[in-house]
Amino acid sequence: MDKTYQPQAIEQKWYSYWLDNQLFSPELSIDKPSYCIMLPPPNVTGNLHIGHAFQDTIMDLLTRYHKMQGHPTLWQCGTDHAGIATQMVVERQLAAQGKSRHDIGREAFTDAVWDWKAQSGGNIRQQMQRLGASVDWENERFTMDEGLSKAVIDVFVELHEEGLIYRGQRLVNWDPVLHTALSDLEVINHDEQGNLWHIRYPRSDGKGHITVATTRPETMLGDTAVAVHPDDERYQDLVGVELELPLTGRQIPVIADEYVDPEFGSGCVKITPAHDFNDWDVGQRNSLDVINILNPDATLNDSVPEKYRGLDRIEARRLVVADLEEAGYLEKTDKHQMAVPRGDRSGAVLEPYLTDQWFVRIEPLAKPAIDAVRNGDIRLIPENWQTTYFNWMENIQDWCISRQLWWGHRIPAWYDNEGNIYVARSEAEVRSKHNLSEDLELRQDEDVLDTWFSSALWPFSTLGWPEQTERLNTFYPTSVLVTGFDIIFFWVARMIMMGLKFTGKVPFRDVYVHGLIRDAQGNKMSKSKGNVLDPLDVIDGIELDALLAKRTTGLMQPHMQSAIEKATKKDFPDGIPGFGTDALRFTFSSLATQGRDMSLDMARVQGYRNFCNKLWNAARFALMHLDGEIDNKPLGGSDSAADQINHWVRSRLAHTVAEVRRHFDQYRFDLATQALYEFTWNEFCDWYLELSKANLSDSASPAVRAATRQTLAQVLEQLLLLLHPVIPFITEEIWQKLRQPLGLYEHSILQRPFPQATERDTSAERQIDWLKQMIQAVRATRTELNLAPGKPLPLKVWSEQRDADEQLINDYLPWLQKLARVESVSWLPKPETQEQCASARAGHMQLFIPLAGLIDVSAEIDRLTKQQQKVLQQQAQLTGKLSNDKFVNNAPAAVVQKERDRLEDVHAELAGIEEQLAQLNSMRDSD
RNA sequence: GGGCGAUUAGCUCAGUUGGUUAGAGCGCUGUCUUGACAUGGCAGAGGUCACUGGUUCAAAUCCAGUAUCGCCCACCA
Repeated sequence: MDKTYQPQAIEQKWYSYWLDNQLFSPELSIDKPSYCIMLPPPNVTGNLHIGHAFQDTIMDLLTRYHKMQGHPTLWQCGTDHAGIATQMVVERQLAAQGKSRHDIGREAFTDAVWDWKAQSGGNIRQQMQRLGASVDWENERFTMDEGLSKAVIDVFVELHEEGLIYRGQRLVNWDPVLHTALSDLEVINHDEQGNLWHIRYPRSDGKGHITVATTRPETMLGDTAVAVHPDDERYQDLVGVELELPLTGRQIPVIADEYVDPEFGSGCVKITPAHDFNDWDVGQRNSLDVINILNPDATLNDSVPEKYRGLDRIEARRLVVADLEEAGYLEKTDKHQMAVPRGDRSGAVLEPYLTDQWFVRIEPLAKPAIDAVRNGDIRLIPENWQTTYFNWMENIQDWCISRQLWWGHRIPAWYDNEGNIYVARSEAEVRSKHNLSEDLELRQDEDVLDTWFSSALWPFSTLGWPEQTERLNTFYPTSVLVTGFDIIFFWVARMIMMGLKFTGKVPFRDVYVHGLIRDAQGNKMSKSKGNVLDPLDVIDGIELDALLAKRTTGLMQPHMQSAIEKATKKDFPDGIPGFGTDALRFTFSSLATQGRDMSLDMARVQGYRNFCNKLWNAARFALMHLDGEIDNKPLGGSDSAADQINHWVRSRLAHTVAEVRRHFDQYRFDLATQALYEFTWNEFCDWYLELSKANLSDSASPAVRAATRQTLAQVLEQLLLLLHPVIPFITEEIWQKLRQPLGLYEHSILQRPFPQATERDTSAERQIDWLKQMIQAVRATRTELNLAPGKPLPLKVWSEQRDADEQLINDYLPWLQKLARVESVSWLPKPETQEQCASARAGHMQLFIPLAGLIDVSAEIDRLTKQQQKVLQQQAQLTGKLSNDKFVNNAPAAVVQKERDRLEDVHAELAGIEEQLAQLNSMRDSD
């Protein structure tokens, strides 16, 4: 083995090894509860970003953990056709050739998208493989696959038959750039600075005017009323009066409607039913005319006076305002901050727009979905997401599912020339179902379905539904969904609704909701900020120049370039070294706390790379001593000190196993990795390997050597198994080298059973704790007094529990000599102060280190005085507590006893310090 | 306007139903190249747990309020 851990040298080969041995294919035949995770399907043409890498790490960890427990385990992967996003990418490519999708037509365009998918669709797959993702590639799915498309059509038709899908003319959020409707969720509201224009509408009877205010004055061209509150005394006699709508010559009525807030503005509201959601409702209630003034690209149409026709609404706005002002209708203009709705993909300002669309009647589906979470069939982790979930589900609006795009599942609806609508699985089915003659002309709906419609079926459509396949029966309902909070409504809620509706079961038991990965300073990563980190760059490393180029090419705001370069040079003056997949995965796992965003700091990744190196070298040490086969028979227990050391490490391992399992089961990956880190480094490496060196040497007895080699090999293997879900590559690499000494028959660590917690050995733990305390006390004193680390020290000891301590000292003397450089131990009959000694406390013992000629009396006095202050403080605290009757009477007996014991120790320690100080002081005075 | 979350060491974060002296990593200080590992060992320093009040024998932890920051939802034209 190399002296240092080199991730590049080991990672790639094991992934192909796992694939070659089909270790990721689920074994359906095992008769045990199944475990299944659905990969949230990434955009087929996309790339893996750091958020995916995090998510994939968590899913892979869970998958390996459960696979090692012998359950039939499936991590189902696949990609999403991502309607709008993908269509935009291909349209941009066409635009670069000076063409639009309309130039080449629908069929050629979708062909072009399929081509693009074929070209780029493997990106994600390759990147996931670099991460070590143990997904079942043989059953990869795509939302536009034949099977999944069939599921989509079936669901659409069934929902339509039940009246849960309907077509209707409604106001929708219209994207004038993409020329499509969007669902409410795809609207991003941003506060932007705008104006509030106050406009006078004259009364037709010439008796003055009333004033309305608007942030979108061009919509006045579509006004069909002005509303006041029915109880507003100021306007009682105004209701029913006709107004003259400026610039148009139209007459519109004043109506009364509860919607108006009399407190706001003038208390009069212009009503434009075709271009405002609230006004639409008012219009419906009052049977108002609906005048649509916009074309699909948000230019004004022929319903407006000629001079405004064909203008974009923003230009029209300027002209309308100018005209109003010129004609004296504009009362005033105020600055006004308002929420502007924009499309989440195009960024275009959206317009409420009247169109025919398909909707899902959502309330009947939402009810069971709410119940499933309320009654615990589905757990949200962390739990507080429930509030958000309920809040949204209880106020849910019908879902607009039609999109005026070309890329997606085409809506299975056909129209005849009479305007009749037929819904069925195919045109043929339409004809037979409705007895339509062959020569009746039918044309299919041009629209496609919202991408999220097919995503909602993902948990069962990927498993073969509507067929009752073995995979479906084995793995549905799935076990856990790992997802970001940003798609709880887009995706999670809809999967629950659809899953319950079509399978009668929840789609998953647990939903693990994680936060966002941010940069080291806690900023959101984004291309425009130039702080994006590519997971592969963290794994493989990247030169500064390459990183700079990556971050500054194709910027939407080129002026940011120099700032981005500066920040990048500051954060990564030498680029990124390349820490390997395992280090990155360990980092992700350690960051996975409950439900908050995480900052990814390279220093942390480096720290875990160092951890891997530590493990690597521990293994190197172990393997040096593990030539040949290990005796795997259980060895008879022995109380010898050498054996206690072995018992101790097994006991600590048992504790770690229990912790890791508990934390994995509770999705506390941060705590699990912490427990692993601590055991590996602070117990196994720092203590066990050091303590066992003597037992492995030639001078140790054959029995001790055998027991120690066995323990070393077995504990290391168990540790590797525990670590494997987090850091699969290095653990496989090392494990393969342990196969022979341990005589294991499995081909891969992934086939080994995940460790089970065994019983602790409290007696061994107590003894080794004692030993550690003793060694640490000597070492600390040595450092504080500036004594050479290698200088052997004779030790004088007094103890309150001499019998026990003397026994232990005798037993562990060889280790005290080696690890604390204790030369010899002699016992003091009384706790008397020793001349020319430094003293220290360990357990019940008072240690004296003779320093003839070496002692710096003042330094030792300073040290002891400092120590004394600390202990005095503790004493005061404890005494106060224990003299408080309320504490003694009310606190549990165990707590009180604990405090009493501590006080006793403190007293003893204090006495020792005081005597020693007195001695030292007299020495100094006599100097 | 409603909801959620955060505030703990220089930095990034743990702290489970209240109960030893509030922990970790990184960084920092001192020291050591000892045959697993300098991507390391050993030993340290460093905290008014945002603030105010309350409950309790006991509060980082529970309750109320305040402040700052962040996110989500709904928005009055």
